[in-house]
Amino acid sequence: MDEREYLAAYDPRAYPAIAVTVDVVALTIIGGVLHVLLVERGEPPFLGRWALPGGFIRPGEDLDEAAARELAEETGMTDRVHIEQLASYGSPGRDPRMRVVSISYLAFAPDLPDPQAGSDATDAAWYGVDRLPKLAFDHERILGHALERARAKLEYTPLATAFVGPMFTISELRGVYEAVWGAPLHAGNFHRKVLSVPGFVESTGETTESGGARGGPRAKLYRAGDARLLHPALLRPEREEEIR
Amino acid sequence: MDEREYLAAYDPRAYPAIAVTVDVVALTIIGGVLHVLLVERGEPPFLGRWALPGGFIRPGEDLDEAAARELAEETGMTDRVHIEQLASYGSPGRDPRMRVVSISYLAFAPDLPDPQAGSDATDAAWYGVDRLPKLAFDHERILGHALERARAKLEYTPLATAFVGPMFTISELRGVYEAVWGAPLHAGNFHRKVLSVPGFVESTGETTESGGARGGPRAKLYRAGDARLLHPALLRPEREEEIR
DNA sequence: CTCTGTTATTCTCATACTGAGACTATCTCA
DNA sequence: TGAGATAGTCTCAGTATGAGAATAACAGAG
Repeated sequence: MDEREYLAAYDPRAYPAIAVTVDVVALTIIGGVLHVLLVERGEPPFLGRWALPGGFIRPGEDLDEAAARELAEETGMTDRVHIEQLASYGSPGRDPRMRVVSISYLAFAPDLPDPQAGSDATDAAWYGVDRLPKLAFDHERILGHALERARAKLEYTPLATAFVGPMFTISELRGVYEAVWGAPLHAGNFHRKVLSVPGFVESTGETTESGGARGGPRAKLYRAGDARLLHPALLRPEREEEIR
Repeated sequence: MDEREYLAAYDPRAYPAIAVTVDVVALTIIGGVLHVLLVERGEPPFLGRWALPGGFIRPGEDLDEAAARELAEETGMTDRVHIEQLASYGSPGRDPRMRVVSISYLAFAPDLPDPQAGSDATDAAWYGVDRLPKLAFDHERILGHALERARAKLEYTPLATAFVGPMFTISELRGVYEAVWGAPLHAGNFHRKVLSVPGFVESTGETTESGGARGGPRAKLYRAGDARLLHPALLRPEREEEIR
């Protein structure tokens, strides 16, 4: 065993090949509902099954670059996309072909360009997170982790502004929180909170052209502020069940 | 390019081999100061330089298992060690030998078994986080991320209890926070807070055998409670600089 | 044994933050 | 023109936090 360790340290190529992939959990909001980008696999394994977009990293390519490339291949989006690393998954057997270590990424997009199927997918679509098909590999687990991370990040970072355009109303911002957290928020308290957190949003002095679709006065327009962290944080409503 | 993608999807072995390693940031508290476990490299590259303990994953071994194994090889610790995945690093060139993707892990240990040098290290030691030597690879960056994660985790999880024994006093717990955060805390307020957060600690009914080394009454002993999250969180003192 | 310095624990008090509810003005749509 | 919805403010009570202080128990020096 020591001999084996010794050899392995010098020449990891003595071990069976390992593939490294990135999988992207791309989130956007459509019609007030959180949606995730999925692709339909065009080849085995899991042919025809929906999966997170992703693929092998290329030589000379950083992990973040690979994730951005994979996302761009399916959506064409490169600008205005926030992307960050999530976690890695490497259980033996998670891919039946060979040992695959996958690094998951979380991406947030403000608008919703119609997705395009990439080279190894037959279709691509946005799915509401409450109406998901069965996913390939361990992608359901990855997606679950990604959603929890996204929900937590909204609490203490201004990430929600990445889901809306460069100018937005407080209500639009509240819509983001409600979509990601899946629960309605108190409009008045949310308004007070957003304006009281230093650097979260800053006023543009402008207002919307007209009132909301279903009535109401014109709303003031804001842009993202310069805060990197929200302090004090904007916490989710009580979630007793997750504490114990 | 499309042809290349196609081939790559079918046979990633067509690409140059990639090695996958785990690197462990093991933290403990010695004399009230946060320490990290480092090993002195016994082989190139970076021969003689200090580095985070780590190594290549083995066939059939899950990532978490690999991290636990690497930690155990250097410390002999297996019980009472909290270990969790942190982030992955895969920049081309971060290891001069070949393409290496490294998955970092964070580990917390309550006591401090004297470290043992593993097979590919000539020495191993606990270093105070304020007195670090120059590290190999991009391990300084990894360590920086790990420390920030550890500091953040203390805020909203009962992780601090992983640094102390099965029974502990509130002051010992405060010592953990002060060591990790690197700042003194208000004893009275800390005490009130710890007892008011549901499920953080629970009373054992016992007290210490004697007072503290420098005087003071016997302290009540507590054990970790059943909370997985601290609510409301125990926040760090203001850190204005990190917000913007 | 007594005195001094430390520490554990509890309190007070002022301030900040939060949830719930209400009120007013403005706008869309029927 | 009226009904319904929304933006933006306010009030009020309850909770949480920071700072400081008070009390009591204990170790160690003399």
